[in-house]
Amino acid sequence: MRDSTNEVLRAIATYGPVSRAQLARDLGLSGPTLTQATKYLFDRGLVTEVEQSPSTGGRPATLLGLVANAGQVLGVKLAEDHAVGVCVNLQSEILWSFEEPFSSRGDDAVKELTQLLRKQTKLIKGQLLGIGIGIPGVVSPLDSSTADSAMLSWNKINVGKQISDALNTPVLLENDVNTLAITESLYGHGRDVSNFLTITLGRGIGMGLVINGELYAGSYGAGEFGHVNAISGGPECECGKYGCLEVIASSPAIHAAALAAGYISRSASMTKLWNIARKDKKIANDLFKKPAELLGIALANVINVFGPELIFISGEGVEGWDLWEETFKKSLYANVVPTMNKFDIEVDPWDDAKWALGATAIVLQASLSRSQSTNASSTEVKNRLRIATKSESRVS
Amino acid sequence: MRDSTNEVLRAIATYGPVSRAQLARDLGLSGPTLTQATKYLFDRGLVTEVEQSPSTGGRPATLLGLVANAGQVLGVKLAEDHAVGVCVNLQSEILWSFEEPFSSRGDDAVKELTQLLRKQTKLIKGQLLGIGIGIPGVVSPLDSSTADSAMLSWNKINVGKQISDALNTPVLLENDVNTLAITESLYGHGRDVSNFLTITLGRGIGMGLVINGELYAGSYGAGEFGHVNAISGGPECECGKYGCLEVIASSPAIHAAALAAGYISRSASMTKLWNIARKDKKIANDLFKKPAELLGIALANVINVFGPELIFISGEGVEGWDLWEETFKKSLYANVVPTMNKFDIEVDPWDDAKWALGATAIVLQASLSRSQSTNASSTEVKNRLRIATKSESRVS
DNA sequence: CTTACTTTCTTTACTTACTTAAGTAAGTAG
DNA sequence: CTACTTACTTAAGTAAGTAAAGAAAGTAAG
Repeated sequence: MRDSTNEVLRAIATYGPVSRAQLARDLGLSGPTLTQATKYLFDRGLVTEVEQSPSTGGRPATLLGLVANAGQVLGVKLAEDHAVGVCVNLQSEILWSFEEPFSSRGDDAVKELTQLLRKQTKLIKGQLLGIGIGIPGVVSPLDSSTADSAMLSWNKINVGKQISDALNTPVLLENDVNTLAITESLYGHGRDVSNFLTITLGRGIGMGLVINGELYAGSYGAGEFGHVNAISGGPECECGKYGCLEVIASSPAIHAAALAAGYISRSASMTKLWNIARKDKKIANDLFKKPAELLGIALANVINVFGPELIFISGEGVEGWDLWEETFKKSLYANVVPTMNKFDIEVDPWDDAKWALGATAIVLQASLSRSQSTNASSTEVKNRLRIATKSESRVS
Repeated sequence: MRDSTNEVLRAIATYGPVSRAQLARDLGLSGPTLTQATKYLFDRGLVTEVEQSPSTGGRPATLLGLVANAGQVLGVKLAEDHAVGVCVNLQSEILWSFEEPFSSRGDDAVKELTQLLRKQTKLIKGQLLGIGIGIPGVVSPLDSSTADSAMLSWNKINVGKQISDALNTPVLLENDVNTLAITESLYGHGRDVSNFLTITLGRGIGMGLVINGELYAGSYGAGEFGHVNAISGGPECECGKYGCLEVIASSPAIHAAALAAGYISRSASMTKLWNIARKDKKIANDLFKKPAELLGIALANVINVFGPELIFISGEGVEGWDLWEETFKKSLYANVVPTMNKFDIEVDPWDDAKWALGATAIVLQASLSRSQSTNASSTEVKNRLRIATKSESRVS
């Protein structure tokens, strides 16, 4: 197979039905190369001729599209007490979704998770390309198999390899905010943007960076936006430092502030909190002005250094975004240097299943990525995609 | 020529005399490829066999080195009232240096600069690969020819093309802090590091980012570290915003604070200020504690997001670094998330000629870089290096 | 001082992944 | 019906790598 074949597959996957001629122009390849590459993909059953596009004065183009069911991917998003997951096809269409109780703090959490996943894999008809797991914590960049997560009470747990061995399937782990960034760069507006960043609001405050079209992982991790200093000498954070953004602007922090002020009871949900604040301007001001201001400053500082084209804002917390927006934007634009304020902002509504969808994107990314990873699991994903429907092609 | 030839040239240039076998191992290429690549470079007169290394049990290696004088590069660093420059050979050895008065505010500043450079180019024997100009301001990422600089009172001045046309030589412009980052990544400790950042202290506070071994330019610029918000509601900055780091921690800001406190007279130099502060602990505390603290926090925040391996600190202001260090480090490490505090810090002493040397590095970088630039001038630099001694090689 | 071994570099013959050139296929425009 | 576009295919060539084999130049052991 040629180098370009993967690029072609990637382009077809992300840009929907396209003609060979269009791909040749976009990817800077010659016609014959595309004939070859698509023939390969066609033979493997990964690609079909979808339709004819109307002529523009010459021979009409034959549009190529992905064979949606040539492979399936499972994606799971882990939380403290449950796991949400989806099964998608190559076009990232959700075939089904599931939610199961899962106790991350138990001694045999990994076993429990393995059982849970085994049940799902049995439902899959056809080729399972791999399982992606989104984790609210840090995944070791060395083996992308072990994870640390305060939220799950995990300390160097080797989830990836254990599950992979038990189920005989590639398993890819990634920080859940990063999975979101990958989703945007594959299927969202981040497709045509080389440098952008994603922030998530919720229990924590996270950031995923995409640089030159690829997820940036840093040398010792990256995107610890929640632990950027927001008020010097501020209150202590879970991480051991003081005055972190998360201590002021995360959902729990705002909840605690509302409780202290007597606006809500201890058991009140964030949704309830938002609704109370929406009805009373003073309460809204009291609870959201400072966080929004500090978030704006902190993000502006990252923009000043990083110069992105696009900012995605997401996470469970964006459901209450209307309470942030005005103050946030004022504070943001007041603190970005004038030459750099050309970026766009996009606020994504968010639900649990979408987090899981993000987890599938890691696997799809691995199979479509141009860079050959050092990681064994992601190489295996690639191989599975290539030989996915080999048996069928033997006929031709 | 093969793709690898440039990589080989780059490796020889940065890692000094090396054997073919060593290069093959380091670059992941086969022996034959190296024989081919070096033959090409040898024929063009760019590379020579420097010496034999002692045997390690087998055939001793023939070490290859750059032919230092196969090309020369001029580098200039512009300031408000003068220009400092050097001429270097391919090994970045300074052949001579110069300093000339130059008024950046004049109407025909570009003409004056052209004249000044013409004089220098006439002194060059052999092939001039190009001229690098380091500018205290923003260089347009689109054409890398026009520059904005508050310090030089330049507003969209098309310096690059004008000088290039007049002298018939490639001219490359770059922000002066970025030139420093390139120097470190080519010849400094940044050679073996993929992600690092450079900050400079002085009239302004700048930052250059190297990501995956290449200078990161952002989509709309990058590294505006001096205009990161350091105190919300702080004093107004030249840039129009309030509370920028530069307003508190730049040399002029500290000078102004010292003047206001009556420690120095208006005409006192920074060197004098440092000396006064070194003698009196209270004065030192008064002038440097807050800036050092805020610099530490601001840098920590960048580190939290970016996760670099290495930090370079440089600029005119580092001569007084002893007054910053203690408070700075305390503040820095208190605000970096624990998982990321593995980075090294390196403080570089600095002089005017070194800025100019940085400017030559842009040109050398362009000729050695793996990525083919969209920029006409840097492509021209590459071509010049390749045909530099073609006439000589015609003999063989 | 021969023989065996190691390491470096070169040569030859191949493979891979593209290209250009020339043609075929299938439409529109006059 | 003919000329012109645009899309795709086939065939042949080229560039840049590899692997295998061997020559060159040393060390080490008998």
